[in-house]
Amino acid sequence: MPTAWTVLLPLPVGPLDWVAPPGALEPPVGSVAAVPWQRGVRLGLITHVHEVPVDRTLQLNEAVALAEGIPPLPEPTVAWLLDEAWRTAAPAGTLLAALHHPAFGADWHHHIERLDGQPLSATAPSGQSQTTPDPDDEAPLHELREQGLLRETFTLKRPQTTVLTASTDRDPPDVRRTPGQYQAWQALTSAGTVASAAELARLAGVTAGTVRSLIQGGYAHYETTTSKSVPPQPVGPMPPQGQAAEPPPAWISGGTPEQAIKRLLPTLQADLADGHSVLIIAPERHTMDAAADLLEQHLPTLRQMPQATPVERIDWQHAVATQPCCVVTGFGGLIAPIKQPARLVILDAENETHKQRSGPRTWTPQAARSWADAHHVPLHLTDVEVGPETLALALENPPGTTQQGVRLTRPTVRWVISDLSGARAWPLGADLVRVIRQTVERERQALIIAPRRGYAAAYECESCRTAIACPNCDLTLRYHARERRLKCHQCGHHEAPPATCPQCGSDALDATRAAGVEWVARVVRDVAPGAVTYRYDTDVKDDLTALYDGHPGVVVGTTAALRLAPLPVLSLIAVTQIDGMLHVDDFRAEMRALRTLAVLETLAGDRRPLGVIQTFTPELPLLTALTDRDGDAMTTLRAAIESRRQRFGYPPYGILSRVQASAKREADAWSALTDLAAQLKTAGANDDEVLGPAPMPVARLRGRYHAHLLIRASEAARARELLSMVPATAPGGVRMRVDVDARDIGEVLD
DNA sequence: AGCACGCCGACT
DNA sequence: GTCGGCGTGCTC
Repeated sequence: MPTAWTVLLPLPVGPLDWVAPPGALEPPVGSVAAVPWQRGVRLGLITHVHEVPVDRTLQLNEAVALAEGIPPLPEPTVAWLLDEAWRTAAPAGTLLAALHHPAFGADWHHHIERLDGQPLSATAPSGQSQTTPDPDDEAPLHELREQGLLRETFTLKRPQTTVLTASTDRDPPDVRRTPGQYQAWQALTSAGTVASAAELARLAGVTAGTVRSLIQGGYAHYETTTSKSVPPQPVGPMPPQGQAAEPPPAWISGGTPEQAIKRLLPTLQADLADGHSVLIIAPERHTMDAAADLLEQHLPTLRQMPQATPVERIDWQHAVATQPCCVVTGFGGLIAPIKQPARLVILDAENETHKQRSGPRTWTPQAARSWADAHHVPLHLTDVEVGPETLALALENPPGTTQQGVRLTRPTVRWVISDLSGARAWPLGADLVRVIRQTVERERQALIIAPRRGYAAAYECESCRTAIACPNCDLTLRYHARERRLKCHQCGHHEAPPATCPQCGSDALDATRAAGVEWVARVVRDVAPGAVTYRYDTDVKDDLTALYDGHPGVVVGTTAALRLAPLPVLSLIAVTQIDGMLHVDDFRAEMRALRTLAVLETLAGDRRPLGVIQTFTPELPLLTALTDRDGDAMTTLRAAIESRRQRFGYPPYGILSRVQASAKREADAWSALTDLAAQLKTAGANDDEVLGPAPMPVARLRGRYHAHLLIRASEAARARELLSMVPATAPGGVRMRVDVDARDIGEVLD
């Protein structure tokens, strides 16, 4: 029977079949193949090689060729990819595209040859899209391909370098008549090659014109060479063999990523000594670098350079495919062709960057769980504050492969809760002002977290209280003082602050409430005139070198400042208003706030800073628990969070997925969800499983109305079953979006 | 994702 | 009367 290749393209489609090209060797699953697609050719991943009956081949096209020079993905990795796509109710190609395999981003030489000996219009170029772009050439090519008259190959296009070199078939230039040219020629002959004419002129100490004459005279010429494949070498010493390690912890809570890696180091050393590799995934670049910098001191390590070109990333793949090492990467590392993985480590597991914002919207720790299962290796999760879901993932390891987990101890912060209700000063209350002044007087550092960017959350009329709203979204425009602009933080709309109120015509407009970074920074300068203040948020990132050199100063920022490296003499950390973090209608709000505070604590390194939290609602359980240092209020709080999740079937006790509808007309979005809810219930879903439709926190965004439906399932298969009933679109131009691992209930998808 | 097909509004 | 908007459906 003929052979078929099942190929997955990096497009929102599932795996599809093509007949193997005649005479092709049987490729391993996980190879990259070129297949005809929409009158062109595209590259995809071979997920399956199987026999097909002859009558089936009549319906199928022939695959074009294997793409050469790409290390095939291990079979468990391909199995994981398909399984994970199934779990997220997304076409497998969507997940493949989100993982950014370098083969799909690289340029290829697409060589075409006619089998009947007739001439062909040379080599059809193949650009980034993998579809041959010239439409005049393409129609006949496509027909020839269908007739089986072509032999095609795909080889990687490597960057070419042009060098200047001496022509060996010539005598040297006349030293008497053209001494400059002779001098340049000598320099070139002894150097072998130089990068450019200008380089040679500099090297030989002659003018550019002299070198030009040398080239025109035929004494030197340019040579174009294709750069060779140079896989990077792992950095770091190889551990001695025979290292025995006790079972490592499945989760590590309470420290920085580096501290977690130090805890795992004996295990990793034993893994590599046994000839295995370890995959380590970090959510952000600086975490990746910090982890790799540490690992390199102890073990052979290869890190994925985020700015690497596709060809460099393919060379990197060759390196990780052939030698045992610690592989430090991002999300895309889940399809790195790793040699014999021993375990998978997710750093900073609770970091929100682990949630993919596009494509199948995977949550990396969850995807990592199924990756570890597919590869039969344990999964390790680390974070400064491991939460219930992360913990549950860690505890699913096969018995005996890991210990439960460890909590690292760190210097405790004495949090002071400062009640702002009834306070006269704002946005900084008397308590915070006092400690800021003390910090400045003692020449220490302070970090103050404001709840938002800009100067204020609203710019409003003082007589009729109307705030200027975004024309595209149901949001007030934020006032940015530095730029003197009103900005929408969702759609990017911005405008000049109006002189008069559009509602009542009054000219008394101002930013009077809901302070942001700029406002807080201004007040800090007012109350502590001697302080050197810095701003750190998405809009402005001041140079903090002086602070890292140990000089005093006050940093005012948003949560963007949580990404900073620890500050050397940080003695005050403060949150100007925590209420926004806690009053969010989200069952994860408390754990998220606890983590934010824990990250703040780590910014002081080994120091034990003073912590101040301002609030209008000091009676909130989380705040009272923070100050109850000797009692067990925090334990009680965590137990309450846990039991509430259990009672409502929220993660990790169930799966909470989100279906979002968006449309130009609000009623269309809602009726799509009402129809879906009815359809789900007809199909047997009960009231516990279908929650909603419900309004989104912000109904209108970028001119479209949004609403959502939550689907609560007890297990992955049930979630998948219900989500498979969600259509991609609904009447009225409604776009439907599914988020299986919804992490933020209020988040707007696309 | 791309591409074709198909159905309704403003124009050379 | 056509050009072109985008909503809908398909790709082995």
